[in-house]
Amino acid sequence: MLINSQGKLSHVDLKVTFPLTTNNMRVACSQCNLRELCLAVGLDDDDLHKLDDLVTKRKLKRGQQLYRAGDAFEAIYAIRTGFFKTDILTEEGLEQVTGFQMAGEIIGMDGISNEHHVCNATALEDSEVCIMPYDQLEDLSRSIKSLQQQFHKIMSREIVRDQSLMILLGSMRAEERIAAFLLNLSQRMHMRGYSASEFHLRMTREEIGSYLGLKLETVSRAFSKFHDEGLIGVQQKYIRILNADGLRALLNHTPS
Amino acid sequence: MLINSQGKLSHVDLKVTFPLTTNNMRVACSQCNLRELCLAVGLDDDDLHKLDDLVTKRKLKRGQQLYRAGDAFEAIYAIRTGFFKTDILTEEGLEQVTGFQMAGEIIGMDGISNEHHVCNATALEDSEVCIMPYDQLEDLSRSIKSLQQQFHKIMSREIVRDQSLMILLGSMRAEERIAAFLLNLSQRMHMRGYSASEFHLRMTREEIGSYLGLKLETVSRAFSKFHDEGLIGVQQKYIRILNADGLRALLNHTPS
DNA sequence: CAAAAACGTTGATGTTGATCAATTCGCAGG
DNA sequence: CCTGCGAATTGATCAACATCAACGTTTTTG
Repeated sequence: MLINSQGKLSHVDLKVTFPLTTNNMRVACSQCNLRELCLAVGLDDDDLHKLDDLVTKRKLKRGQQLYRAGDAFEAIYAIRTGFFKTDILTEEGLEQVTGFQMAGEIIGMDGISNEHHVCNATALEDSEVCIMPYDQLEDLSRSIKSLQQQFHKIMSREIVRDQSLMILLGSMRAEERIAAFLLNLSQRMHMRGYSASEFHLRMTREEIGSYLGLKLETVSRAFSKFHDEGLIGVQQKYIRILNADGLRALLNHTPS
Repeated sequence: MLINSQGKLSHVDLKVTFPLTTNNMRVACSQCNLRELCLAVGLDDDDLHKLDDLVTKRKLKRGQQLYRAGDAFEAIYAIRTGFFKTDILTEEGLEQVTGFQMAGEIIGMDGISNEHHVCNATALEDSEVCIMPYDQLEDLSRSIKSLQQQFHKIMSREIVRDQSLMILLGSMRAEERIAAFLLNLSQRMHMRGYSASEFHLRMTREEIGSYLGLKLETVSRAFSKFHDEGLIGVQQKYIRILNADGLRALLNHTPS
């Protein structure tokens, strides 16, 4: 029951140790310390247990896809551990990354409108997700007002997030985009109890570039420049933020 | 009751005549011939009347704002007639247009996540909207499953729309963006029973540029070029699509 | 462990679209 | 009707980023 039909539950050591009580295969929203980020915000114990009943989970190894563009839409997913990217294949066959998602974030809502997913979701490290079958979630959210409200907020947050990215893509220059990207990652790491000032990038320069509308060389050059200016430390995928205010200053500074 | 407190209901002749039974101030979803685009999709008569009960309407003259960034979020809006833009003021004080909306489209959902709007919505011509108070809509959608489903689909559609724009901004070149923009407008006009091949732009070159991440001069040059190539006719804001396939060819052609 | 593949950095050059600037067009108000 | 102002067009120049290319480093795989 707990194992999704697509899930090959190979037992892997998760590379990222996450402060989560992983009591062996069984996951309850009521026990999850991500619940303040997730759909469970504001539910009382009774309602939490109803939510528990419809959630199962699935592990993915690095590189595995959670869903693909064109797949029938069946569920939305809450990331428990790990790191994902979502991307779309454009007409011309180029992939464009539309987002990077981490623990506590919900993905898959793009599929609601057509009953099919429009993007791919790929694990960038060994990961684990909660599967929330959509029709059951809809039913439950008709009977639990605070679940309904939280679900709507999460969808709206996705709309607002996408709009921020539109602004970034439409009006920022390369270095501003990259500074914004690093600060955003830093802040999201911090919210999850990790260091805001040092972390490992899970994605390649090319994926960052695709996300930010830049070429990988431009990303690499910006990293090197920030490094030379003492704003960040860069060793491959290991990043240290040395001067967050300096990065922020790049954003406000309107040189055009 | 029908008149929103902010609405100064000056009686204006709507410039756009729309095939709608405007029986004087009172609007029923059950009578509206936009209902197939709107929230009312799939509701039976009984449910339609419940929706009618919570909807009021408001007229706006060209240039008036429906809501502003920072306003408390109270309702979402269905456009009955007219044309809107939504935009955000960036940190540096530049406006960036995030969308153009026409009859049958729903706006304001950005406000759900924080209980405040994050963008401005401005009428680009004399317009009329249906006001749907959000808390009442939430309540009603808990009791009407098909209303709930339709609402979720509309939010999801907004997410998908934003992602298409991200792809446009992240991976297309100037002329591709403008071709895509014209084809998109054309198709939406067509869906609403207008000509797909000729229409008036309601926005300036600068607003188009802002939306597409380009400068107004670039927009103007692309229009002129398309004109010279016989793809479109341009006389100020009056546009004719002369060779839609030619425009589409610009999109698939991957010169990079 | 060795070889290959993927990833990343850096330099030289080219193209796209931004910027600066001049002019025209169209419309609203005195 | 003229005036003034916002909008649009067009040209000349420039800067930012892409492209092409070479090389170094890390990771994967047989």
